[in-house]
Amino acid sequence: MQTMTISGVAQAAGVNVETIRFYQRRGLLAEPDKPLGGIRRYGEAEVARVLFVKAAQRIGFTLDEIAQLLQLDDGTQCKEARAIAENKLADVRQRLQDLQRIEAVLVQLVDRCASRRGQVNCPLIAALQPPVPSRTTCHCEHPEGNDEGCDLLRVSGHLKP
Amino acid sequence: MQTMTISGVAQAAGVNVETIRFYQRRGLLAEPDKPLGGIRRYGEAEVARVLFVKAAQRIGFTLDEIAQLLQLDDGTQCKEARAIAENKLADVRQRLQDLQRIEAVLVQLVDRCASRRGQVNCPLIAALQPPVPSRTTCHCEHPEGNDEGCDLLRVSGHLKP
DNA sequence: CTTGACTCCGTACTTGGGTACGGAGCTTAT
DNA sequence: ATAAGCTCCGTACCCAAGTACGGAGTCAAG
Repeated sequence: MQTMTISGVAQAAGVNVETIRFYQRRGLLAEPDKPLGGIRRYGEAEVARVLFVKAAQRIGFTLDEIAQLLQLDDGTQCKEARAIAENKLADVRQRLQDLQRIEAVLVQLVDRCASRRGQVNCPLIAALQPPVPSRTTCHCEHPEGNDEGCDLLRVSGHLKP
Repeated sequence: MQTMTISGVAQAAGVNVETIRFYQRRGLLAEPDKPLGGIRRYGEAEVARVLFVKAAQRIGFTLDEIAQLLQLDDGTQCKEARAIAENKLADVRQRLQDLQRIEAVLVQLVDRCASRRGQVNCPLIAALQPPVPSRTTCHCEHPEGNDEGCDLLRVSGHLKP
């Protein structure tokens, strides 16, 4: 079961050997105990764990947060686990919302950019204007007259402290 | 129109003065030219721009990427702009997918964690097992018999080079 | 016309997330 | 039994994104 060496894990997970060791220091990955004075062996579980870390990272979790997530596994009580998970969930949903708004704006941008003619500016320009005091600044002209666009700037202000 | 000093902008945008100056150095924010030997003045546009940067950052864009986004505004040709936007859009959609998967898993986790009885493990444990060779490892037992869960690890492997 | 608060600007430090390096110890192939 | 090519471990270095610092200039109030 525990057949790989550290470089096997690294390769399988697409990361540097040093990264594995770094994660071990950070407590994200256990060091399998080594046959006294010998060389540690690893299994698929380690690979999966590294992949998990990288995936979570790409989404914007920090290593500390990921460590928390991973502790849901490592012996934390279920109640506690649930609390952490609920926090993360709120977090994730916040990010989702923001991302969706960005997505919408980008879609508009691409669309409009493709089909516009004789218009003053790219929609993003408008999106970058000041938060519209009496709408003098938004140059987005929606063909269908709808007016909910230009909200790239309206992503939630919830900055982490 | 350009009424604030730098600290006004900082305060309005909820960041440090130094951050403003840092952004100026990085080209994310123009320095308004100063009345020879005097003090620069700023308007709402700058505040908006900073807020935009912070928002984009929270979502996982780097400052370099944000600079690109902002160049959609600053005189880049529309074609080019569109290309950038399309890239970002793909990017954003990737992130969205991953996030949605995470969300689903967390929801399950919270749900299950609340309602389970006599079960072996928290669902996350299962999610952390090796990529399921002949499903010996997934202990998620879905009451309704559906079996799509446990995919926290299946977030797309697309690691940025 | 000086004092206090602020700006400007350069340089240095910090933190997070790694990478690289180097000496010593295994292991395996020859 | 020795050389190649690992591992192990510590320490040092790197980059991104700030934050802090300090001297000099500016400006408004008293």
